[in-house]
Amino acid sequence: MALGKDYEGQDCALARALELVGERWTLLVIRDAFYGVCRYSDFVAHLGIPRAVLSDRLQALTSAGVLERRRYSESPPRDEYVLTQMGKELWPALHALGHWGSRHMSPDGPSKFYVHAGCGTRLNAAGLCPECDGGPVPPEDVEVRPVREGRAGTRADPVSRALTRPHRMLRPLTEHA
Amino acid sequence: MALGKDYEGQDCALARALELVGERWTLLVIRDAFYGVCRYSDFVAHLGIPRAVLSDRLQALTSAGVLERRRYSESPPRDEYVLTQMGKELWPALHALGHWGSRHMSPDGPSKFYVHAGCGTRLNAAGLCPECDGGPVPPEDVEVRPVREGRAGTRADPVSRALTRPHRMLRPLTEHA
DNA sequence: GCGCTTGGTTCGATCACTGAACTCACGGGG
DNA sequence: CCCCGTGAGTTCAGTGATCGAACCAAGCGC
Repeated sequence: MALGKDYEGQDCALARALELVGERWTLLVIRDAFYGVCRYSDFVAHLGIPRAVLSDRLQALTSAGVLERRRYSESPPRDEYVLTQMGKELWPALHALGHWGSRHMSPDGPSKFYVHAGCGTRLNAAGLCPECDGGPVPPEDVEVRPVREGRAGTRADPVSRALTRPHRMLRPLTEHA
Repeated sequence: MALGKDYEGQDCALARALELVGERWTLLVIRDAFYGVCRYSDFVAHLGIPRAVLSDRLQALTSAGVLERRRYSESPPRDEYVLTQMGKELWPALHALGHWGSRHMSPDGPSKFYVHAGCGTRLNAAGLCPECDGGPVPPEDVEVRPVREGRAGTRADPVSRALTRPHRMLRPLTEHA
């Protein structure tokens, strides 16, 4: 989103946040990271994002401290991108936006929903578990479930296929070969 | 953000939401609408947004049902833009993103904060009032307060000046002449 | 050596954003 | 009536971001 000048003069925390995560694709990259996507090729295949843009976003998010680049294989040298604590704290914002989108922008209803892994209860609008004391549910304890399990959509990439069954968030979706 | 194709193939509520509110400036326009900005010239002065972009965003948000265009004067013909119910439901997402920005992207701390107008308690991270039964606080019941009351920043437009004192959200900030 | 996979970079074409100027419809003062 | 000011836009040339496809390189497996 940064187009030359970035919202300069806006003395506002929202503007600061948008300078980093408000660019095209950035929030979808972060959402995929919550789903457990951590490899370059999986981002490309699942998002259909241009590779140059993905490189740019991963770099920006890494140097801002939202993602961390971690080497998981020396030979061949392979890195993965995982959310930092700062990145994980974006979960409430992501969930709120997604909830709004499913209420107002999804004519066929959502394709996935979120449950508290501890008790199996669906999260409410605020991202809280209505069963367990109503406290906030950290993303580690959230499970993503497809509305129609096993029914693949039109997409056939590894990430989309893995998401046709329930998956604990932040756990890697694809095994490192 | 819509650049030709809009995240096509992403069977995801978040992608749907971002196709509308993910474009540059859009969320800041909506934030200003929560603050009570409703006139074209006030948006321009407060955001520093190019007029062509503002026209485009107001049109898109209006036809999507997030804003409503309402005539408040017949002669001269003057319209104002106000949030619809659908628009007001973006408040949790906006608050969550702003909260994240103030925690991680604002070295000097936030310049404004939000309190529950009913009891004067500062809202917590989830946008709930910790005093009043912990339930969600609708934006109508939220007051924006500057951290240092009366201290204007570097900006001198009517909206910035009005926001140097506490203001109930969604109430018009400037009087129609 | 040869192909395959992963993780990128490069590049021309296209699209979006910017800033400044211009338009248009009123309303008021002289 | 003429001129100026205001609010709400539109137009337009210049610049920056994004797109998609091609290209590159390192390290296997055979």
